[in-house]
Amino acid sequence: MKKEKDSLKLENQLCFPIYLCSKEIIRRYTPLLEELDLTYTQYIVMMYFWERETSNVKSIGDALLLDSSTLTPLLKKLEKKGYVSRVRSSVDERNLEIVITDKGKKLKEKARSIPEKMANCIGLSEEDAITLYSLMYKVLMNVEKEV
Amino acid sequence: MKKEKDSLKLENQLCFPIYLCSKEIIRRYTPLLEELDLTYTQYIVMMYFWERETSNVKSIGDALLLDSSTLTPLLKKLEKKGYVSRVRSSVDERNLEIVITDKGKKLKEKARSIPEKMANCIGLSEEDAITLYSLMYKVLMNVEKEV
DNA sequence: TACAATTAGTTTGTATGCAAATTATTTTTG
DNA sequence: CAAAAATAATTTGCATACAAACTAATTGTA
Repeated sequence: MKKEKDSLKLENQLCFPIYLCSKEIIRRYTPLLEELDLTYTQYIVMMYFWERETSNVKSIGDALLLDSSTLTPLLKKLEKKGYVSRVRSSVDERNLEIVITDKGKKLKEKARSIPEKMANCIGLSEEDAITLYSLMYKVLMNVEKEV
Repeated sequence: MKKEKDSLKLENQLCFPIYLCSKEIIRRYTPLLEELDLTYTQYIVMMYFWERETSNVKSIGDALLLDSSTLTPLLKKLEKKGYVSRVRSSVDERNLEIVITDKGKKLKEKARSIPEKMANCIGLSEEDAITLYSLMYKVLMNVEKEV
């Protein structure tokens, strides 16, 4: 009478529901972000710039764990929308200086209502949310280790 | 002296670390899955088929929360690798019968070591893992609600 | 039973995502 | 100081993801 559980069963996976949550949450973000003419990834880049005026591709990638090859076209799109400007740095020509525009800064006001709406959508108690937050960063810390 | 925290700050986001975890975990899966000639999404589709012989595009999509337009090309790739077969159902010609092949079944043995390796990578205690698992499904339940 | 509505898959278009190769610039070093 | 190494960004190639439009088959119904 073996009761050994199958570690390859979908319902025994931990990563699978994390993957699902990420996807489904982003799916719920999408209609809210449409009003700002942003995708989810563009949104977190803008959040990054709502906290600092200027940056470059490398720094953004380090902060958001995005590859430069993802960021290059994304930043071009944000530039086309008028939310950031992209200028080659004169100090070090390898760097691209990305600067948030006034239009980009103003966008923050339009985003004000989003966090609460998403919190409702996710529907966790304050306590659960704190636990989850802490576990996520614990996992991140471990996963990023020993690469 | 306001101390109101900015709900649009990146560090106050709950979805952002979930998004990061999902991405980074999949990144750590990638080299392990390379030996099976699978991507992460292909891997969960194969896990699905390690639990049942036959299915169709719609059912897979419902179980894995994947759009049929994602699955169509993915299943063609799995067919090309010889892991599944795709045959139009004779009972209802709208359905595509996807059946796992012997080669696909055998693949499970090669996958045996993956869950433990990933568990080490994620590095949570048994207790934390259970908590996280439960929170993920709680979120999923809520996010899928009232769509 | 015609025909409208529904259902299952596919195709198309847009946007990530990342690895690997490439280009340009700067820094390090023999 | 010239060649090598390192760094930053871009380009290319491949694989998701999903919405919307489309095709084909089946079901519901007036």
